[in-house]
Amino acid sequence: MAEADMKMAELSSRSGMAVATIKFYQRQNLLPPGRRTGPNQALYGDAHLGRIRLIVALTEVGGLTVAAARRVLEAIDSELPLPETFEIAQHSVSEAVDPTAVPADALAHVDALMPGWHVSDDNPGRLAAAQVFDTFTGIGQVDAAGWFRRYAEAAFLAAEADIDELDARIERAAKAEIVVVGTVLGDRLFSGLRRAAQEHLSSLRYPAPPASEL
Amino acid sequence: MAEADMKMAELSSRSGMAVATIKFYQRQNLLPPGRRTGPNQALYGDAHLGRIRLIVALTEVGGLTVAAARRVLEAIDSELPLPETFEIAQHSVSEAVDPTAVPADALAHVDALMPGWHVSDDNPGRLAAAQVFDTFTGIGQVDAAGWFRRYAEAAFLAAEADIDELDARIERAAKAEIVVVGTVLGDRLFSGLRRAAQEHLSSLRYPAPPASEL
DNA sequence: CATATCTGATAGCGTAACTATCAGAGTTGG
DNA sequence: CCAACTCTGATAGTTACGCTATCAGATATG
Repeated sequence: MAEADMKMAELSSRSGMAVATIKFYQRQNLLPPGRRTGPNQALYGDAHLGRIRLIVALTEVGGLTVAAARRVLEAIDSELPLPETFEIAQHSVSEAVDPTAVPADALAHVDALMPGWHVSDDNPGRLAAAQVFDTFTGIGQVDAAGWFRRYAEAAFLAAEADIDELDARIERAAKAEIVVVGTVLGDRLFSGLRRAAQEHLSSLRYPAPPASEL
Repeated sequence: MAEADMKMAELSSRSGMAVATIKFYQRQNLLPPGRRTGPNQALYGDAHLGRIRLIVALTEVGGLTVAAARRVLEAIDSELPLPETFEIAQHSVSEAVDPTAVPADALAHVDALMPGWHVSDDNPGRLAAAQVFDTFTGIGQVDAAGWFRRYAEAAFLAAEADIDELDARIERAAKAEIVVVGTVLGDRLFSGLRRAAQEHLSSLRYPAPPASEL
């Protein structure tokens, strides 16, 4: 396993990605070129293998587009301060919400859910939450203020966990990677766990052994 | 506003969607046809307008594909019991995880996060969470058990809020709609609020007035 | 009655993410 | 040494998706 040089065929079989796909990632600047040993020969190392796994995590598990993955990987590689890396990761996990398309009252309602929070006006999450609020009320689900508030509490807990995990890393590279991976995969982790909890709780309240109507 | 019959042009301008797009939704069976008044004339009502808004909520805000939106809308329209509607909504919010691609030990770790929860083996959320766990450890972030546990707690809180909101509705149609909308938009709401909380908490711990390195 | 608008049907477009093919150079087992 | 295999970058093609443009004919309107 350790420090194995390999050629493209082995990199492909070990990563599970097709040769053509790996070359595509190279063209897209997601993956650095191999170490050249001739005009048309190159060797790859464990770093390439790990990088491909990271790309797969971001794209297939995290649902990022290739373009978003490139931005995020560039942020990891860079020497940017962590807050900037955080911001890039945040902006990449879902396309930006047009700020002018979000009504002010929706923003006000969302801001009321975050008392004392220090959040900038153009935080993409704030805008996205306000968009959801607006959509929700526009569909006619008007009396869900409690639902929003409880989501804000859950989100605060998760964000605390994120930051604690960040504090546990020492090196910048490790911090940057956990920022990115945690931001991208955290959404999916939460949504999976929420669905499991939904099944658990709904089975408690709606036992339904035969075909019931509730 | 109330009970207005309208033709396609007005339906288009009031919903903000292009005529061709609305017709596309009709062809895709997301939207029922209008009330015919002649061989090539039809009228639409407020129900159509609301339906278009729901489609937009599911696709643009919730990120569902047209095919997934169709399944979800069919579930709302049907007289299926609520648990089935829940299941369809859950399966539609992100494509299924191949159960054979998730290692048993990742499933075991995830199950340990949900002690006493009554969750079926093929719950898509359980599989997705296990996939995230596997990806996370595969990338080398091995000591994040606390992070996962705290996410499970946050997810439980959110799911409780979901179920309470469900209980607050009386009619099946209202329950079905909140199940679907809550499942689809809940993910996005949480992720937005989490990003806002991340900014708040990271600004507390990493004040960084000049360009710092942490 | 001239112009505008409606209808369903069909075909086309733009983006994204691969995937297939190619020609030429390098590697390898007998 | 050589035939078979594999590597390289470059380019073109494919598939899926979500619209979008166009058309011909019927209907509505001032």
